[in-house]
Amino acid sequence: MCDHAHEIPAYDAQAIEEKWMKSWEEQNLFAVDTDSTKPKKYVLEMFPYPSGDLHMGHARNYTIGDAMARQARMRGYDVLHPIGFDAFGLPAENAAIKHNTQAAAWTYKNMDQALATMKRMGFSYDMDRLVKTCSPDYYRWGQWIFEKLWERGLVYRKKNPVNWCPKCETVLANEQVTEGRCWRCDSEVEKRDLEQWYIKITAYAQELLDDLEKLPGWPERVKQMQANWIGRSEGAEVDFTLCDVDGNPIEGDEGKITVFTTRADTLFGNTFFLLAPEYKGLMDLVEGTGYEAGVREVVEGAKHISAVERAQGTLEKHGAFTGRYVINPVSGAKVPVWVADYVISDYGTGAVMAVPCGDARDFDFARKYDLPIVPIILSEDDPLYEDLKDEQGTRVTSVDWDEALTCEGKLVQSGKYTGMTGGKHSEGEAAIVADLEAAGTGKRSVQYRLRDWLISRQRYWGNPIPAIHCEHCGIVPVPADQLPVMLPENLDLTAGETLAECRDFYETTCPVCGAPARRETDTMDTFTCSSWYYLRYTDPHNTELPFSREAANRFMPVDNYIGGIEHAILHLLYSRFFTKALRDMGLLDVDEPFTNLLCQGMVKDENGDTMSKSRGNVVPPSSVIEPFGADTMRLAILFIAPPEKDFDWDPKAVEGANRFIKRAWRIVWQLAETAGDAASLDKVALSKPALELYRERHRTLAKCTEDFDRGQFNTAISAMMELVNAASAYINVVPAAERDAALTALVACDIVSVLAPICPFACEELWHAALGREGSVYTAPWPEFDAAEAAADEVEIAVQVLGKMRARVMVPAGADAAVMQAAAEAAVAKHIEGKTVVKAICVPGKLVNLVVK
RNA sequence: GCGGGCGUGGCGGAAUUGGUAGACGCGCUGGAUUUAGGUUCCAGUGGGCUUUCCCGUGAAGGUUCGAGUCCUUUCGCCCGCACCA
Repeated sequence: MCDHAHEIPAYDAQAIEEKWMKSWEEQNLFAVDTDSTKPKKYVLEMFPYPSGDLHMGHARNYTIGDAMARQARMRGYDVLHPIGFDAFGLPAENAAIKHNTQAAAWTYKNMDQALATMKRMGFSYDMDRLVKTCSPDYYRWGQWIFEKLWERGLVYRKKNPVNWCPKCETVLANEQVTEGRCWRCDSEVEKRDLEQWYIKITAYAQELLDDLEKLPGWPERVKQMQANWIGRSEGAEVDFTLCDVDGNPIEGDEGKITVFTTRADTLFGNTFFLLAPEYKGLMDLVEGTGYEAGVREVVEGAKHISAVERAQGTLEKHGAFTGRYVINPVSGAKVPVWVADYVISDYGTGAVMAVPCGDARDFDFARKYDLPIVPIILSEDDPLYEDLKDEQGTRVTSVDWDEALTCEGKLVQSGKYTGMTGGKHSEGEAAIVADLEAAGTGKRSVQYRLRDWLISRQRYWGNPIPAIHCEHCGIVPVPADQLPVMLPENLDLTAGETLAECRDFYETTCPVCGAPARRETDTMDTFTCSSWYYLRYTDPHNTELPFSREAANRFMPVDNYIGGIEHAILHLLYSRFFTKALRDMGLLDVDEPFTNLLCQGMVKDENGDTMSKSRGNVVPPSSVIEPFGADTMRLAILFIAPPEKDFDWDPKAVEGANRFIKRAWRIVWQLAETAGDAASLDKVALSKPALELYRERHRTLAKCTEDFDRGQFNTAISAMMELVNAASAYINVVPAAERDAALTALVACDIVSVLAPICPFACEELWHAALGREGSVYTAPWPEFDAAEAAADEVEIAVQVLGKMRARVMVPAGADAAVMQAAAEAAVAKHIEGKTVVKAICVPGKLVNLVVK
């Protein structure tokens, strides 16, 4: 038992945390120093939606960011670490109706509650930069940016089949539909043909894809997900010529139907031609013919396929012959035109050349409707190959296969291309595309799966789209000097009132001609608000612009961005697009907003289940803060697992964290008792145990610092524990009177400093009370260390014989290979007895491996 | 189907470039302090005939003086996208 325990003040987390919470706020300690000449570091956590109080996921997210921010401050950076709220959104409307209040009131109340919890957790935010997206100061600039995009042709309106969520009563963007269901409420989405507002994100598809390579600090899987979502395909557009009802080709543009294909090499295998049910002009082809009824049936049937069924991928294919034919521009074949419900209308051209021999879907369709299957790519060991390799054999137009052949091989039955290799980017493909281009019937083309971003929402609690519908002038933007279009905060949602029914809102005059006009009553997708908030933080009070170029350039890009994987596509893709678009408007000079991305894992309950209100298994942060304090909460969260991994909540781990803080607290106080002037440390005069502690201090500090840089808090904390253990061992073996005053001062300061980013309250208290320092520990520098100082005079090396561990032996530090080998051979004498050492591999300071015969 | 990731003690997890597997913590066992519980401190804790011997990183091969780490095959689990021509 330690000899001075009675003198050490108890660790009273609640009192300490209350005290420093107030003090930091009064000092405004975490404000950015705008005059600083220090290098900047921008640490950002994804801002929350204020749906109530913070949960464990938030606590984890912000603790990670806060530890990074506090440590960066101590390492000498000018740190921008702001917070705000993604405050618009549908849950506020639903809650307002449920609680008979207003969306604004509910939102503001929740934000206040969340802010109180953030303060209680000790997060070091620059509160002067607080951003709330529902504030007119903020959304004004969202409208301004919208109009700038509009000016540049990046905003447009289009009537199109769109995703409609019947529960949320609004349309959704493609990114907001998962397996046919609404991302927010999980309802099955419906297709509706509506005129809506779009942002032309596809204009940036290629750059969004290419620049993923500029993001080595992003998780590979997130980049992969974005690349898949953008979905670039290289291929060719090929023009087919439609025949009239009598089978005569229709010359000119009238008769041209273009398809996109990645497999131009398979054009000779094309035995039928498909149009999507939504293909424009489809019904004109069959109107008044005997095929009209059959086609109409497929078109109507397709409307009833839900996106959920589609997502299952097991749908039976339906189709109908249109009675028409097209001429294949390469083979010259006349092939029948069908409508098929597996053709997607908004990818490529909505028309497809079917190649049943090599495409599983076309194969299924051909089997079902008894259409010919012409083999055109065969491997050379295929029984058919000999017959078909030189165009001499009998033409084969049907096969007995059970499924399409997707193997590599050579082209057969392909005219002059026969014998070339087939496949994507193959010899055959290149030759055919070259000939198409020469003939003017085709060209190279690239398609993306990425669709334009549908941003209008038929909802109230959002940023109003700043547009006016005038009978005479069409749709015109609200003049910039009239922004923002203010969102009324007094709608009676309980009575079902919407913006479209709010006369005070929508009645206006046309800014061009002055005639009475109607204001647009759709609001913007909330993801538009979150696509640029990180820029507003750099200049939050600007009344002339969303942010100044100087401020943005000073802090951007965000160095460390921390948030959940659920935004891998949505928010992160939209934000990348906004950054690029704003760059092209000359508003800032970076290409990418977030240099390093950390996707933190989820916090599950003790059984590994997701915490949710409906399950009733939510562990609120208060359940830890109240008994143990915020420092324990923070330490437990960071120590239990690496930040990017999911972890199951474990009350025992919380107790362990609390135990460590108390232990560190006690050790620091004990060290402080004998602490003198750390600067007077004389390494030569240190006793053996003191020297050991001294070395351990350099070793653990090096490890800890490196782990902070890697964002590996769990191992950084392990290193801190080792340092505390080393200090404890020193105290246990050396009586107080004999302890080195400089060393104890140094190590006490070390422990407090390295733990400070993680347990800020306890460390700030120790800094003042135990160490007697003036000023905050966060204005003090990070401890200096030298990994070379950790080296002992002697090191233990491993001795292996033929790769098997046989002994461990001490050798002088820096011993050369000969010395190491001699020591090793002596240590394993009995294992090498009677054998010859033919080779010795010596890894300095680590091991010797003896190869014997 | 396509793409990505992961398999290490009773548990969470270490091992940064191939070089002493299991750091650190939880739990457990024993001891000290204590009236007791709690706290704290000390020691131990991968498995195996308990003895300096063998086996051990999902499984099987391979490369290497040496493999948790690299290669091939395979099994199991997780995530993302999905009728994208």
